[in-house]
Amino acid sequence: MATRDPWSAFKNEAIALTAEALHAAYGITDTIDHLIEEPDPELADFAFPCYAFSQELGEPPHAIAQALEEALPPRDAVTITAQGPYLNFTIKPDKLVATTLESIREHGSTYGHAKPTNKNVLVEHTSANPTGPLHVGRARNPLLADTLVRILRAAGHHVTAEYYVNDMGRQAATLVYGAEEHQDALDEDAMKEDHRLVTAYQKASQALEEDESLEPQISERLQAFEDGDEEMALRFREVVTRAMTGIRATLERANVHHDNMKFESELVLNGTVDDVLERLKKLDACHQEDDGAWYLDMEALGLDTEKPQLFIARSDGTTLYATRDIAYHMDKHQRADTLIDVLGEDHKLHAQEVQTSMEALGENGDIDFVFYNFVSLPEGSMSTRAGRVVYLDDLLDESIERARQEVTERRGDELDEETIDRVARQVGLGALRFNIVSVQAEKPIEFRWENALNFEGATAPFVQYSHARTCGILENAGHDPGQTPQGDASLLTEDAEIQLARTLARFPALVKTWANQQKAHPVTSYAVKTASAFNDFYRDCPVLQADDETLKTARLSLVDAARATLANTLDLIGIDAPASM
RNA sequence: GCGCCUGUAGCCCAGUCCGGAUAGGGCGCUGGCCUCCUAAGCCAGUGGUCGUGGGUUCAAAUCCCACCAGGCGCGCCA
Repeated sequence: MATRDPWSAFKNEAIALTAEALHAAYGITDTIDHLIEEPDPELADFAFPCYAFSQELGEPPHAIAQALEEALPPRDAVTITAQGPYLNFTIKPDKLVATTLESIREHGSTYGHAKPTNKNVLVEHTSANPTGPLHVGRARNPLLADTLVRILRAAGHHVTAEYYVNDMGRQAATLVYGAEEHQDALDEDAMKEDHRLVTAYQKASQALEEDESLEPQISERLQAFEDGDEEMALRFREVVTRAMTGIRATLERANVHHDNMKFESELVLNGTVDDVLERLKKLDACHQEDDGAWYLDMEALGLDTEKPQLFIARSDGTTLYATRDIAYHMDKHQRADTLIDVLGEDHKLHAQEVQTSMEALGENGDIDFVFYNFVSLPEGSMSTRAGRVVYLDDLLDESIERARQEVTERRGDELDEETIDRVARQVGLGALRFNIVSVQAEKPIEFRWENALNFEGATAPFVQYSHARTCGILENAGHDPGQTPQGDASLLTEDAEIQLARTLARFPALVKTWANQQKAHPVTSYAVKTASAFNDFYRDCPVLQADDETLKTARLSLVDAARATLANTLDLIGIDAPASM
């Protein structure tokens, strides 16, 4: 049984050797795991900087490094050398290549995936109000989160991706009011329900803003719904479901999947929210206004805030987002070990309030948040009302269209219509997803078509193209992917071959790191590095025209390993790995 | 005003959590590479006061403080 994680196996060896040397040379038994670095591959694979013990031992770091080197007898798997103040470990190329190829050969499409952990993770993401189509400002949420979900699954966790459907707040009521009373404003030309409804929603919002006497249209609907009026519940459900059908279709196009749709109203109608509300009211920090509205004193609960009053019930008795969200998170805690919420940074305060309130109730307030900044347009932040908005549907259309032009230009005379269509979809969506996830969540993104739909340089098409090259070589050699004969790894001694194997070897360890950090963006950097390493190999090492058959077979093994790793990496980003493009 | 986030070459972005060996890519620009496994590729060159100023440290893009600039939040909205 080959290791699933070649890199960690070698790293553990470097850690053990360093500990052994410290003990042998100085009698030090400290844990030094966290001190082991992974420097520039030109220098070494692992390094132990000796500054840390310099003062304690009264010796200069380079002398310590020297002493540590001398304390260790030569090893089979790694070369150990003192270089200045560092004790460096370099995996012997033959071991590195052989171990890595064996691991990938054995695990194939699950290379990079860890053993199941039995940990249940619930990732709530997107959860956009069903008042209209997803726009690009918010599209960062599903794209980022779907990659995070894929990474967490690869790390062995059992993950549920959930969409929390706001079907009963003020905005939902406004949507229902719009759909029922402003039917003339429905966009009858629109192809999808979310696009049809949004115009009526906008009209309704505008009408409510201009005419205060319309307010009962909203409050009566909300009250009836919360009071358990079944006819009203059906009216809400019908409209919200229509909008959600459109939103879900968009997400599916973007290759984003939710395992569960949780309707907010469910927890209200089955009494859960009421129970929570009653418990909150019993808190010492809970007070009632003269008109009947209830609020929590957040300062009294220990939150240092400029907004001490967190309202949990309106004067008419209906509940608020915060109240329902507290109930929802309690519900989620019963269903999973770890909760992750992917939210826009505008929800930061709300998140704190929910956690503080849950803890005030003596409930588990552990929630991991991934906050992302917004995608804005050069002319400002997106606003549906101001018409300053790019819908995700339009962005998807445009990206596929531009990709189609690109494929046609490059290979129009070689490929048939069907293939061009396939590649356009793979490349268009790939470029888009890759571009959005490649940036750290907390950084703002200014949306520009030319960046989002770039097909050259550090982009998805670059990675996809490298993958297609691997497939092309295998096909020309007459092998199906994953079916190359085992080659003699010891023949792979060129720099480009070793560097490629080294890059492939890191993948499983990196997946674990990304999952632990709950970060999605580093996977794109890795994808580019891996593709580059393959391209260097492609440039320097002919495969089909290799000097002899045994070398050719060995190289084919490496090509197949690169193929599998590139495909698995792209899969984490939710991008297709085309066999040709 | 208070709180949180961001500030790395003309442009976009890694690296920052856990301080260490010359700050990495990409785009752009200049020049070169298709009788050779897909040129969405490759090679060479160009370009950086890591927002500013202090501090901690043997060592700071990374930690601390102040300031500047941009974003977000401070609803009986979600």
